[in-house]
Amino acid sequence: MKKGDHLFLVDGSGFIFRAFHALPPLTRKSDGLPVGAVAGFCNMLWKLLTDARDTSVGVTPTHFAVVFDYSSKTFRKELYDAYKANRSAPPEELVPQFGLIREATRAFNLPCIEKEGFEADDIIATYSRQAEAVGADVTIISSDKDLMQLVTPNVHMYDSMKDKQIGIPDVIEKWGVPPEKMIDLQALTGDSTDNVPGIPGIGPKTAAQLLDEYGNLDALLARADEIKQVKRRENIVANADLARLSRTLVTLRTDVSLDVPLDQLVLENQNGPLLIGFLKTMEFNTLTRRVAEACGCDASAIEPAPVKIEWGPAAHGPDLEIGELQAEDGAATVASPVAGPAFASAALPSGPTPADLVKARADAFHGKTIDIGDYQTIRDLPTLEVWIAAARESGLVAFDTETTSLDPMLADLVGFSLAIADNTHSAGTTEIRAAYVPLAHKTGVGDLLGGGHADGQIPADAALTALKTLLEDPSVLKVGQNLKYDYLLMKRHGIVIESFDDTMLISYVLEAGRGNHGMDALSERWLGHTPIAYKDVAGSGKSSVTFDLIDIDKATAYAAEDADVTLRLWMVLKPRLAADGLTKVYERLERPLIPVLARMEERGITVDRQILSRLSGELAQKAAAFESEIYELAGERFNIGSPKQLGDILFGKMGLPGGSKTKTGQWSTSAQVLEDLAAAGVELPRKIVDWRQLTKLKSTYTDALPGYVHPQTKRVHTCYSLASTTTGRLSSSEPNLQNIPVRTAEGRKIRTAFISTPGHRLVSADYSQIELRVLAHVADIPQLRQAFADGIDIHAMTASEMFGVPVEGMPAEVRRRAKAINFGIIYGISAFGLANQLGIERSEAGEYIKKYFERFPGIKDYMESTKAFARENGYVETIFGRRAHYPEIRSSNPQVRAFNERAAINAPIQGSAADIIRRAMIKVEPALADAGFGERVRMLLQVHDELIFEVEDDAVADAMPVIVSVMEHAAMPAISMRVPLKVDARAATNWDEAH
DNA sequence: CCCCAACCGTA
DNA sequence: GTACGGTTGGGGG
Repeated sequence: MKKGDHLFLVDGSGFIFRAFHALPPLTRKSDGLPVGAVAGFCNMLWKLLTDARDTSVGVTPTHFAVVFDYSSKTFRKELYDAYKANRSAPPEELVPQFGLIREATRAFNLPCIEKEGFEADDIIATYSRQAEAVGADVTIISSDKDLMQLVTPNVHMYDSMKDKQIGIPDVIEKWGVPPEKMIDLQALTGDSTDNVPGIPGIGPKTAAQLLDEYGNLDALLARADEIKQVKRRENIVANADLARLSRTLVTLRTDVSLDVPLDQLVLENQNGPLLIGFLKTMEFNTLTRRVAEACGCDASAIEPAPVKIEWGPAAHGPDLEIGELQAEDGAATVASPVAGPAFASAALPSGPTPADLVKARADAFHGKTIDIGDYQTIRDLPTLEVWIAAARESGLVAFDTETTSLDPMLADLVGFSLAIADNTHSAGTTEIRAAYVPLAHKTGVGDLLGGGHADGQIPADAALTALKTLLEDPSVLKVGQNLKYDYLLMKRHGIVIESFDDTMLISYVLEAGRGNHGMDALSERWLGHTPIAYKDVAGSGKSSVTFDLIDIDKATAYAAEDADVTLRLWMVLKPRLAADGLTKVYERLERPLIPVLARMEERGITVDRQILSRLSGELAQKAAAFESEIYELAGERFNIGSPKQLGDILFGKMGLPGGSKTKTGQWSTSAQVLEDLAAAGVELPRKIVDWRQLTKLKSTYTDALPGYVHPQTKRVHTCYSLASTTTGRLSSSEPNLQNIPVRTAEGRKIRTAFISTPGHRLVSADYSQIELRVLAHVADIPQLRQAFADGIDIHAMTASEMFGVPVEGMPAEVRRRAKAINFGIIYGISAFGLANQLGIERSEAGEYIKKYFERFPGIKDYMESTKAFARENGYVETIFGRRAHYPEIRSSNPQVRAFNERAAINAPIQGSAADIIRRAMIKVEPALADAGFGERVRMLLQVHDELIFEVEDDAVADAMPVIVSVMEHAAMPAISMRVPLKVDARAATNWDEAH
């Protein structure tokens, strides 16, 4: 072990105790063996191992050990016979679990440590001090106050149940003394649970105050006669020896002779088959499934490991030395009460690799016929309950809703479908059955009395009550396709889906940039199957009907097939995450965002229709004025909004010099072309540009937005798409609230219509220059890093470096050019593009770029290495490992290739920034809840580098620092950025002023 | 009725 | 030079 390493020490006995008491008792299904504590222990360990690598603890362990008490016979008992004498014997049902928990530890491939005569705490203390001595960091997984004496700047404790780290300040806050005085404090207070006597009448508060005053226990005892309070003085004088004895008892030994040296505690990789074998034996189906998914194993191909259970009073069993477990020859036999060959031996069972599972699943599902005639229609509650029970037993179910609208805020539930895998064959063959549950179908439309409730449907409230038990059961994985839709819809019915996967998001993580991730496309790609087209059941265009008017038999085929296909896609796609090393991206950047975005969409934002209506009127008047002037100048009336007609007027009739052609050969009438003509002194083009701006604002915003106000909530609910960009950004639609005008004064007026509810403010918090900061980080550019560290004007710095102009008194034009170059770099610069942007010659732009690369050679290196990586792999990666694919990067067409190269250069920058704000969004709600804000602060919108919240007036001042802090540290602890992130936040009653 | 091109709003 | 979505006009089926 060396400096920089990180040792995790789990207080195994503490874990057992907490697992046993925190959870309802659980017995093994097949033989009634109590395994509740084993289950709790395994779940806690699994959570710790997966979380520890990222957010919860904030550090990645290099070394790891689970430490147990050996028995109750310790040196302390020798010292003081009454030590822990009042401890009652462990509960009967816990006894057989002690051995199992040690087996569990080994199944997790973790060192399992104990030592005769010592408590776990002494071993932990010894390892801690040894690790500290070589400069390593230590995290002790426990919240036991007995261990707090070990806390130093390098040694932390971590309460995994409360997800809370305990450092020196936390000890002081809790006990009133720093960690090094904890021993004296415990000596004074004693400990009733361990029967440590202490001094009667002295509790933690008094003890802390005394230690503060006298410094330490010895000084206190020596000067006890100075204590003013009579009773207290007498107690202390009379019991000084007891206090000294107590001190010995609570002082942890740091000199335990360790059987397993520190260096052997290296954290090994998870051995999937080993762990799964054990978990299957324990019949922990949910955890088995999770582990199998995480490590890409096919659980059905792994046999339960033989584990001998010993009933009876033996709490510990024969001596077990960890050294034997780690014997290199793998031949060590361990006579543990529960040892089975698969666990006692260092020869680990071999199982299918993630790649094997990927292939097996692809073979099993691609091209397999899907019989849509086999689907069942569930028309009564008992049948539904049977299906739900089967789904819960299986632990895996695909779920899909059918509704009357694509907008989840307006949709009415019409029915839902379920698909279950009957995975009975250990060979891995899987039978899938699916069913549709109609709830609100109506009788035929042709019917004169049409529109009535159709017969043979379960009452919706009864069906939803049954469904709720399934969807909210965390031990059943719900699989959906575009699950955010169903999540939001079910949330509107009071059901909060717990434990879920989304095949659309899995596909997006695997192959962003390679086609879309809709179900039909995925089905074609992975299953070789064309699902029934929606328009084939609902019709299209004017003759289309809503789903409630579709015949139930036809609806069953369509809806059940969707669930069926979704489950098949999950089978095929999910193992690919592990095989491609993308599980973390999916689990940390994608899946958690589903509930976050669903809540944001459900909340919506208030838009003042009066303001918009007034603006519409103003825009109409101004546009009309321009129209008459335009007709006057053109000499005729025409459709100004038609680029074709406008081109004919300008370049045909008026004979103006055409600037450029579009790719279809038409004259371009772009704003750029019109501006150029205006600059040359022609009057008409300027008016066209102004007219276009006004009509754009009117048609896209002031006229359209009121139509999105929800009839019930009176708010506007945008829809965020998680899977529609190549880079990892979100997109927003219906309405798009990510392109509300801001650049012109006229446009900004539209933002004043986005308002907070009375008694609240809108708080806008936006990242400053996040993409340039990401660039400075990934390309590691010293000048950029320095400039950001110093908080100086980044564009002025660039200009100064390039042109040798001092920042003081720099002409605006010089800075403007540098700014354009900085943006150009992010976009994968070309001389052509930069020349266009700045209105300069290509050759001059080329000179700028050359100069820039001379000053910042690291940027050139970054661009070249990114292009090379993309050419080699067909994708690029963000700093968090998200992939963006560019399948055309090797195109023989130079234009196509160059375009893909620029996009590939841009993607890690734009995508890393997108990942950072995603992390902020996932973290900010829990952080605000922890800070006690609850629903007083509600996140409403995301605009790529900006988050908008609605905050109760009284909470604004206190909530803003929390928001800013979460955003600025959002990359941590996964990535420690080489540049600081900066967030600006403002509060106002409308979006314009808050921004 | 559907789709595409052109244009333009945002980061 | 990157990434999106919405509106309009206009052509083709």
